[in-house]
Amino acid sequence: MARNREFDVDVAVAAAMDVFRRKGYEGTSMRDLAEATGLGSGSLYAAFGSKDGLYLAALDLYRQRYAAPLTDMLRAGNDARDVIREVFVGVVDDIARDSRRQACLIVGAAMERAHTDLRVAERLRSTTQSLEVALFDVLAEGQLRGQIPTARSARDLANFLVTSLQGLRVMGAINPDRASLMRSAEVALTCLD
Amino acid sequence: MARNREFDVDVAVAAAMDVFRRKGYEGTSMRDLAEATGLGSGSLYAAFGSKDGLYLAALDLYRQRYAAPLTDMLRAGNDARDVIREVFVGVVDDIARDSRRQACLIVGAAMERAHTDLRVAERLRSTTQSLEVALFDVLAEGQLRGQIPTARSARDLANFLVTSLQGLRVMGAINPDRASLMRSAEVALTCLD
DNA sequence: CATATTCTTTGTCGTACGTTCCAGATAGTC
DNA sequence: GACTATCTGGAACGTACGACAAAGAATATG
Repeated sequence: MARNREFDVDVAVAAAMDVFRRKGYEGTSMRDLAEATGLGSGSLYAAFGSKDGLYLAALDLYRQRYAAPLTDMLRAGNDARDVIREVFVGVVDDIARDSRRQACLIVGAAMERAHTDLRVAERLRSTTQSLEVALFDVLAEGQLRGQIPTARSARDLANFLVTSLQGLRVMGAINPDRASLMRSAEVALTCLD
Repeated sequence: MARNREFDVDVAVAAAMDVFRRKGYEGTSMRDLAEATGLGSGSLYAAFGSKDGLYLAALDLYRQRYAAPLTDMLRAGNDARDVIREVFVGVVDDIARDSRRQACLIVGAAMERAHTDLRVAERLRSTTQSLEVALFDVLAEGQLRGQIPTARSARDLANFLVTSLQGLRVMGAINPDRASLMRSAEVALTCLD
């Protein structure tokens, strides 16, 4: 015996996510979010509790939409070197496509929110950890198959590759030149040779 | 025939820099800056014009204090591989020491301000470029001397190393574990073998 | 020592912030 | 179809924002 929510929560979070990516947490006002979602502030607070809550929802959506697919790609791939290159090219393309206006919410959160909001820090660790584990699995199997050199442990390689991906996002924000990013990625990938 | 400024501008900028590193641009208020510097807001506006101006001054101080020494180290070094490792270890130590509270202003600016303030973007490009050029010079000479393999160009290697350093700063914000960062750095450095 | 000039401080400007509350609209239940 | 629980949009809350103006304090010059 009640009225149902009229708006689609996921659509609203997606709109909020775009704003947060563009303006950061502190740079985004609730009015920005109300305008972007087309909702009144009352509805936003009813659904998400606070600006923090909405940011967290946006971060979760970002992880689901942009981070999880990377680990999925890795798990679905066959050849280790091929699938890892695929991931790197995908990230570089993503950066070169929209970069500058739509930053990576993971890196943004790491810089702006990780040391303030414990739940944000937790999620960032979880996301990078998942990616690292997926890389580790691919690398370890590649090493077993003799496709990846065993001079360096799969753990260290996976850790390094995650770091490289984060570095690419930062460089993309400073100088979003696809060719330059791609060259950087290629050198990173030579650690698999 | 006039009164002299009582406070030391550099000291004030240094205090402001610390606040910006901790709270970011949007997260820092003029009141925060007044409190940190011990000055009235009037003095701050007289000396720096605006919050933007003070941020820019803080960024310049950061570049001078933390980025320039890296290029100086590179230029002063003898063996290419040694001095580059020295730079990486220095950065990792810096991250591990205070990280989480005092973020890298370069990466922070890249995420928060580069696409908003043109002068910030310019300075970030200039800084990364300087570091890259210094690395290039060291690498090119190392290649001439036969200390660095020539399979990949000095340009690509330098570009990659800068990207790796940025990646380390992001990873440090997410998980400031020195050992993990160091392992990542070690893998990055194997591109010089 | 007087004067002119600049610095510092303080208070205040209008605006925008995150959040809350309320009146009206809406839909599920009887 | 009336009732009622929930949602909606927007007005309004007190606070804090960036910026500025003006008055008092201080010093280099003559």
